[in-house]
Amino acid sequence: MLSKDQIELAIATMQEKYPQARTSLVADTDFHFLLAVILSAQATDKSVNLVTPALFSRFPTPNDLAQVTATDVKPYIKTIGLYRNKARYLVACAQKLVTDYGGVVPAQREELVKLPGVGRKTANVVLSERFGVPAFAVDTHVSRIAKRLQIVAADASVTLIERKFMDSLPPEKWLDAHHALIFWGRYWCTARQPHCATCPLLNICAYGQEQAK
DNA sequence: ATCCCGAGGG
DNA sequence: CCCTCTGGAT
Repeated sequence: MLSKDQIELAIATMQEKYPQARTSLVADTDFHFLLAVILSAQATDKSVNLVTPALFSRFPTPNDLAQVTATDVKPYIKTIGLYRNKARYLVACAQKLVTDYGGVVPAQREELVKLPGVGRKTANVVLSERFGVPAFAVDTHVSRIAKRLQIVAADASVTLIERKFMDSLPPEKWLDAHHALIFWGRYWCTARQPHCATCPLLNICAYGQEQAK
């Protein structure tokens, strides 16, 4: 297991390589950002950004989206994986925003996760990106890296990974660290064929040392 | 634990 | 061809 100092150092190394790391999702309002994050589940942000301009233009507000059915939304997101489920989530989410929240995206996790299609990861992204609320979103990249670096055990839960990073870093660094991990996972410590041979973290990474054999 | 699910990369 | 992508609901 890595020590707290080693975790901090690992994050700093990632930030050094990807200083520009930040969210790539394009959205002007809280509502549209929420939709984009829901759509980004098991999909690349690039594929999400490809469909959102037309989607957002057609449905500017929760009210606009609450009045249609999933069938009406499908054509807009057909090129994204899991589009049937996501079409349902988007409409149901907009309807709940209208009926329960006055059309305003709530800024509390316990409320966000009540929205259809919004789980802990999506809620944490919205909180940290849009509302400035300290939160640590754990996705497939963060999870993979945490396990490869043995920041947590291989069978660790998402919430344990989340707590481990939160305990290792001050709240004001959580969002930047999250972004650094995402970019690290996306471009360097990739799921397949990661760049272990030339990795600056090789000296503290059991996984990388195993790969080098 | 299982299903959903198109596009892009290797 | 196979794997992966800023997961969530059942």
